[in-house]
This record gives sequence, structure tokens and C-alpha cells, in this order.
Amino acid sequence: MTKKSTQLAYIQAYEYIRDQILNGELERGTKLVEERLAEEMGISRTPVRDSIRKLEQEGLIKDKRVVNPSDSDLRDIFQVRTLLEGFAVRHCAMYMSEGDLDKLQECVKVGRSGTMEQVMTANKEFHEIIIGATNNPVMIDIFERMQSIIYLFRKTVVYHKRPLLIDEHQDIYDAIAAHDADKAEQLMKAHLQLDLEFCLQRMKG
Amino acid sequence: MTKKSTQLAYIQAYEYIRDQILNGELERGTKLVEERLAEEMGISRTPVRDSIRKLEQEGLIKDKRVVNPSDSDLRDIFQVRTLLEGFAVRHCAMYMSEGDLDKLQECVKVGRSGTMEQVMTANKEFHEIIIGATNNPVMIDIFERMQSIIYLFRKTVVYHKRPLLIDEHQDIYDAIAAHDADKAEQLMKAHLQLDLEFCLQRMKG
DNA sequence: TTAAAATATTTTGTATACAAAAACAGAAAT
DNA sequence: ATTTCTGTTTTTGTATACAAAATATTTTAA
Repeated sequence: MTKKSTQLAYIQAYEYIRDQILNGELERGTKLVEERLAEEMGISRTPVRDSIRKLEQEGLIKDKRVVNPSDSDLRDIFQVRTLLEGFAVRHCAMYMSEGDLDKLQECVKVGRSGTMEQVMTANKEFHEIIIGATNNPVMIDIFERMQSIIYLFRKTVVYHKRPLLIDEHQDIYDAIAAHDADKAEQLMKAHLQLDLEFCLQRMKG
Repeated sequence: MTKKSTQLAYIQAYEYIRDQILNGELERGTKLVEERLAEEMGISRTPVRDSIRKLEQEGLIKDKRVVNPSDSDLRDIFQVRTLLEGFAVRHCAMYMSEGDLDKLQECVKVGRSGTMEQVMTANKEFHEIIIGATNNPVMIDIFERMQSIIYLFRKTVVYHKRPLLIDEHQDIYDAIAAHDADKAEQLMKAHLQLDLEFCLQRMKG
């Protein structure tokens, strides 16, 4: 068992608020009031402020409100994301270890057969493994930041599940396994484009 | 005259510390002590802490010390930078406005004829214009963050000036002006590769 | 009734105090 | 001399108080 809980209040606060944002308990656009949150968690304002500042830097909070990305924000994020993942998947096709390949395949498998929660995690992991394989912490960090903003739409994406998503993952995996970098990149780009359109579509509702 | 000075202490502190880091008054690896800085600026610890946290997020401070990037950190940053600027320059070759093209050319011109300070600014601006032309705030933000870390080596780069740099800028400009996206991208990648190697070289000294 | 001004309330920014933790220094033991 | 322990000092994390700024509300005038 990993015991990751820190006793530090500002880390608790950070995790607490972040979770609330990501699972939708704090809706997009909600104003965050330091004192209210502090009281709610039984700590003082100071660590709450720290955590809000941090989340602001990460892009989950903007002007003391839960961020509410516009169409164009989402497009911008996906443009960068496509760039990074395009590079990463190409890297995978050329250098990926057997171990990571197996992990990728497992993600696809679980993506087909698991419970809703498992499917979600596996699909997320699929992309994380690909980015992670670059072994470039700067890249991974940028990716995770964008990921968490995209993740704001998690519920939407879950409830209105995109049907072909898992087939696209399968195809990407196949291209990687076949060491076909060009194809892998092209498939990834198409995949992300569809993801973006799906997000945009759902955002309107 | 733009009057951008904010009265807010934590912004002052942020700018103050950031400047000190970027112009080398605070050397890489220096421990930052909140109270010392607070006293130095005649304010309390609270806004100083805020600004340190912010700079930590931006990557200029790590574990309360001015960041001291390793070889591999620099490589990682340049890998991402190459990706972004490769995309951006390609975009420029296809869509750049006449106005921006002129500005780019001006940068090259000043890069040849200006004072040392002017040359430095112009060369920096050259890249900023290219990234800025994407009109993608997410991308611009990531770029600026990396830029400021690279900028830590400003002095080094100035004193040991890289001779061919400005010719490379000229070539990139020409490719953009000729709408040759492939060539522009390829030249940019080569340019950044040389820049990286120069940085790495100088880092040892 | 609506618009504007004035007032009250909330919320944030900053200073300060204190306790916990970390870093440091010196003494004792190997 | 090197390491380990002890105590001291520094530095950070957190709580709290208060003032400035921003918001909301009420009152007044048209």
C-alpha cells in the first residue's frame, strides 16, 4: 500500500479542491471563496490560498473561479496535445519496450471488457503510457496539465461514450507494434481530432 | 508611456525576484529565504511566499533555490521547443501576414547591425514573433515558460556569441517568405539543435 | 419603475505571531 | 578523522487580525 497522504495542510487543500473540480462537485464557473473552503476543511485561509494559487497556475482555476474553457481554449489545447502525442507515438513506434507494449495492449483489452470506471482509467492510461515513453519530464508535465483540463469533461465523455474510440486505440497500438511510425502518428492525429470534435459537440449541451 | 506598475506587493515581489534571477544577480542554485527577501523589499513574508510559489510553478525556482538545469533538463526543454517552433514556423510559412513578415525581417536586420543589447532583444523577438503567429495562447504560454529558463543562460550566450546564429535566422526568414514550409521547419530544427549544443557547451564552463 | 448614489457586506491582500520542521554546529564516541 | 548524537538556530507552515478592495444592497432621486 502506498501511503501518500501528506499531513501538510496546503497539500491536503490542493488535493481536496482539485478532486472536487475534477469530479464535478465544483462546477465550472463556480466562485471559490477562500474562507468558505477553509472552514469546510477545518483549516485556515493561508494554505487554502496557496492551493488556489497553484491550481490557478495549472489552469484549473481562473480569476477565483473553476475554469470554464471555451471552444477556442479547447482547440488550442488540442493543437498542442496533437503535437506532443504525435511526436510521442512516433517515438513509441521506433523505440518502445516490450514491457510498455504489453501495458498498452492491456489498456486496449480493458477498454473493451472492463467496467465503466475501468474503461475510463484504461483509456486515459493509454495516452499516459505513450507520452511517458518519451521519458521527457517537461513533455509529461505539460501533457498532464492539459489532460486535467480536458478531464473537466470527463463526466460528459463517460455518459455519452464515443463508440469508435477503442477501435482507434487498437489501430494505434497495432501501428506502434508494427513499428510504423508514420501510420501511428497519422492515426493518433485523426484520433485526437475526433476526440476534440466530440468534446466540442458535447460542450454545447 | 505604459504605466504597468501594480501596487500589489506580491506582484512587485514576483517581478523583483524574477528579474534578479534572469539577470543573474541571483545565481543558479542560490537558496531563497523568504524573510531575507521580504526585508530587502520592505514588505512582509506573505506576498514573498506567494511569488516564490509562482516562480516555482514556472520552473525558475526548485526546492527554494534558483533552478540549475542539468544537461538533460536542457535537452528535454529543447525537444519540446523544437516541436512547438517547428509547427509554428510551418504555420508562418503558410499563413503569415505581411506585417509580421516585415517585423521578422526587421529582427534579422537589427540582429546584424544593433548594439549588443539590441541584438539580444531582436534575436529573442524573432522566435517570439514566430510562436506568436500561431495565435495559440496555450502554445505561447508554454514557450514563454521554457524561454525564461533558457534565458538563464543569457549572459553566457551574450558573452560568447554564436557567430552563425543570425545567418540561420536569415535563412529561416527567407524560407518563410518563400512559403516553403518544409524548408522552414527543417531549418528551424537545425537552428535549435545548434543552439542547444551551444548552450550545453557553455554550461560546462 | 428605473437609475444613481450611498451604505453595508463580503472577500481579498498583507502583516504578524507562533509552532513545527529542517538545517546547522559542536561535542562525544568510535 | 569520521561518524553519531545532542542541542541550537534558522526557516518554513499555519493561524489570526486588520485594512483595502471588490460586491452586493439599500436608499434616494428622477
